[in-house]
Amino acid sequence: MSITREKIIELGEDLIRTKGYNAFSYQDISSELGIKNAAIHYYFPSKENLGTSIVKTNIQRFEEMTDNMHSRGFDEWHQLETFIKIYTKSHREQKRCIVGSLGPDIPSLSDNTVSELKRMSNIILEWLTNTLATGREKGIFTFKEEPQIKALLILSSLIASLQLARLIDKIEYKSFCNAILEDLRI
Amino acid sequence: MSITREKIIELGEDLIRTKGYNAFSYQDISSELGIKNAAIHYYFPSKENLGTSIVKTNIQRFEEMTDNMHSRGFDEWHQLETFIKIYTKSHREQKRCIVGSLGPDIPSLSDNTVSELKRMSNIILEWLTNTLATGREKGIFTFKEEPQIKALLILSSLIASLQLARLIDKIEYKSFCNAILEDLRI
DNA sequence: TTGCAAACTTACTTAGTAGTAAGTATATTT
DNA sequence: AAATATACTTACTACTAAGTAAGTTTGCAA
Repeated sequence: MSITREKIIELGEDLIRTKGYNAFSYQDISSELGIKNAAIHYYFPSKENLGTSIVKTNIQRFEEMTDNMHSRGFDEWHQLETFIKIYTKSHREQKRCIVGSLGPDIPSLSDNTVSELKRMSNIILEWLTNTLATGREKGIFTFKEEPQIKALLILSSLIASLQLARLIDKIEYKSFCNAILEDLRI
Repeated sequence: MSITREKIIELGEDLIRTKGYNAFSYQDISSELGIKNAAIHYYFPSKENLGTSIVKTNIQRFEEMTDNMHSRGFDEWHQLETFIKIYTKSHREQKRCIVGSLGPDIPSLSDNTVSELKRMSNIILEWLTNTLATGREKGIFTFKEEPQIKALLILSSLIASLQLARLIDKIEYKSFCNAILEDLRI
C-alpha cells in the first residue's frame, strides 16, 4: 500500500473527527501533504470513497483491539476499561470518535459510507452488549437493565460527552468516565 | 415581528436538526418558502445571524418550559419526565436536538453562535443538575454520583441516542428513555 | 400627492467545492 | 531499448455557496 494513500486516510480521519465531514475539503488534505488536489482523486476518485475507506479502517482497528484483548485473556472489567480509554484519549486530543463525527452527517453521506458506518456502530454495540452480559454472568458487573439497553446508555454517554466537552468547560472528563465504570461495580 | 422572519427561523431550525448546519443552504429555505435567496439575507445578513437567532429562540423556549413547570408546581420526577419527552418527540420526528446538531459543527460556527450554544448547554445542564439534586434531597430520586456528573450522563445519553437511532435500527427508544428514569427510582 | 420605509426581487460577484481529462516524470518490466 | 504502470501535476469544468448593490412594489404617514 502507498504511503501517500495511508497519509490521506490518516489526515482525512483527523479532519472528520475535528471539523466534520462536510466541513473539510480535499484542499485541506492536499495542502497539508504538499500534493495537488487531483492526487487525492487518484487514490479516492470521490469523497465518498475516502469516507468509506476511513470507516473501514476504523472497523478493522476496533476488531484488532477486541481480538487482542480476548487473546490476552483480559477479564470484562479490564476490557471495558480499555474501551473507555479510547474516549479519554480522544478527549485529550480534542477529537470526537468516528461514529459521533459521521453520525450527524448521515443525510449527506453516500449509501456505501452509511452502511459501513452502521456496520461499525453495530459491531461496537454488539461487542459492548456481549461484554456487559458476560461480565454480569461472571459477577464482575452489576446493572438492572437489559445488557443491550445498558450498552446503549454507556455508548451514547461516551459519544456525546466528547461533544459536550467542547460546550461545557467545567467537565471533569475523568470523573465522568469513572462514574460510568463505578456504576457497574458490585 | 415578521411572519417571514419567523418562518425562516422555524425552517432553519428544522434543517439544522435534520441535515446539519453545514449541509443546509439559504437556497433550501428560499425555495421552500417561495422567496428569493436575497430575501433571507434581508432578515439575516449572514448565516451566522440566522444560526445565533435559532439558538436564542431555543434558549427562550427551554426557559419558558422550565418556568412553566415550576409555576405549575410539577415535582422533580414529573419535571424530568417532561424533559425527556422533548427527546422522544424529536426521535419520533427523526430530528436531533439543537445542541446535538450544532455541537459537531462548532469549528465552522461563528464566535457569537458558539457562545450562545455554550450558554444553552449550560442552562440545560444547570437545570438538570439542580432538578436531580433537589429531587434526591426530597427523596424522589436515588443515585450515587455527584448531581452534575449524573446530569451529564443523562444529558449525553439523550443527545447521542438521537444520533445512534439513525445508525442502529433495533433501538427501542421508549425502553431506552424508560431505563434512564427507572435508574433513578428509589 | 409626495415622501418614506418595509419587504422584498433582480442580477450580480466572489470564493470555494468536487471532480476530470490530459499530460509528465520515474521506475519497473519485457 | 521499448513498453508499460505508478504516482502524480497542470489546467481545467461545472456547480453551489454566501453575500451584495441597486432597483421595485406596497402601504402608510405628512
